[in-house]
Amino acid sequence: MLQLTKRTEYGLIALVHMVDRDGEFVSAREIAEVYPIPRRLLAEVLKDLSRSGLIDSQRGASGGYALARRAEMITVGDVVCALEGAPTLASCETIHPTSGNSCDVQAVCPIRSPLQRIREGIWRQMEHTSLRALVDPTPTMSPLGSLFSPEADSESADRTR
Amino acid sequence: MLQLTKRTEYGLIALVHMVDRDGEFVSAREIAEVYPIPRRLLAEVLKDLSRSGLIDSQRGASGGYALARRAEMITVGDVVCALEGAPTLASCETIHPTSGNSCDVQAVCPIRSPLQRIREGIWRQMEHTSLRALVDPTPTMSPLGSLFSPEADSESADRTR
DNA sequence: TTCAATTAGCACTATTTTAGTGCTACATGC
DNA sequence: GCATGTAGCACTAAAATAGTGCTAATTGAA
Repeated sequence: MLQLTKRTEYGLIALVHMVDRDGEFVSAREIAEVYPIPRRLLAEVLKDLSRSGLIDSQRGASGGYALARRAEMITVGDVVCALEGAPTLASCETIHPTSGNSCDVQAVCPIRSPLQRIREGIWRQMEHTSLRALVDPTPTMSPLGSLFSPEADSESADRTR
Repeated sequence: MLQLTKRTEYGLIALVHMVDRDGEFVSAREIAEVYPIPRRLLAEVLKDLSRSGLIDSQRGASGGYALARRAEMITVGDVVCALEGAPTLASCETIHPTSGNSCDVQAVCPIRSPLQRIREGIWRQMEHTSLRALVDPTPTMSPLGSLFSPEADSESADRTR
């Protein structure tokens, strides 16, 4: 549905929390107590983030997780990559390393390159949004304003419910 | 997974096909014969596009579908809206008109506004990519180049498979 | 040295979303 | 009349996502 998964949301929330607790190791339990996130699931997410090298982990009592690098150096793109894989906009963009490209429509697919351009833009935005920006949402970043066209918005509202 | 649905892909492909057959009514069967798309499913998608006013339909023999307005006036954003609803990046952005906001984490959610900004950017791109751009992918639009960082790309490749 | 707190790993169930199909009714041109 | 279409509704199947259970290994501290 062109939406981040809960896992990614939980991951971002946890990371932002870690930014606040600068340097200290915080446990999954602590985070799950502050935010309404299932503890076990959060643990799973943090494990993945740790495996991806975004955070360091420490076992045992008073263990937990902490950012592996500065908040400026971790982007939303990194987190999405770690938790859901590199974003592909359409299936014809998915590359299967072993068997070539998977696009059924490949030979005749007329929509590839412009869609790739959109995806690249999405990706660029996520790469340019750091944890720091999530913590300090300065309006200087990019004053976009609302971009939903009234027509499209009301139209889609019916289908979303 | 931050990806367009098949329905949307099929819809875009069909619409691009209609652009080529400028003005004429083309049947779902014809499109499903050119591209490897299940005919019945495509029919369902075209029906939705018709209901959203993006295309006109004509019943009966030699009936079919045609663009309701010029290719420049239909955007990828329109199509996504019609087929999957307005894109929300995280669940805390989903607005429930009757019961207020649905975000479980609402009161404490620390990642809302920057994520909204990303979504707005995504949205803007989709609104700025018209069917015409899909048909004639002019490189003048935005020469972005590859934005995947090598690290993130290889990292995520494992999880994707 | 025991114990409580914590991450690591694996496997599993449940839920939701997406993909795709079946059937019937209605419309239209030949 | 009939072949070729769309319209509508309901349904099944598959895949992705969300969430849980259990056990092992690690660590700090009582």
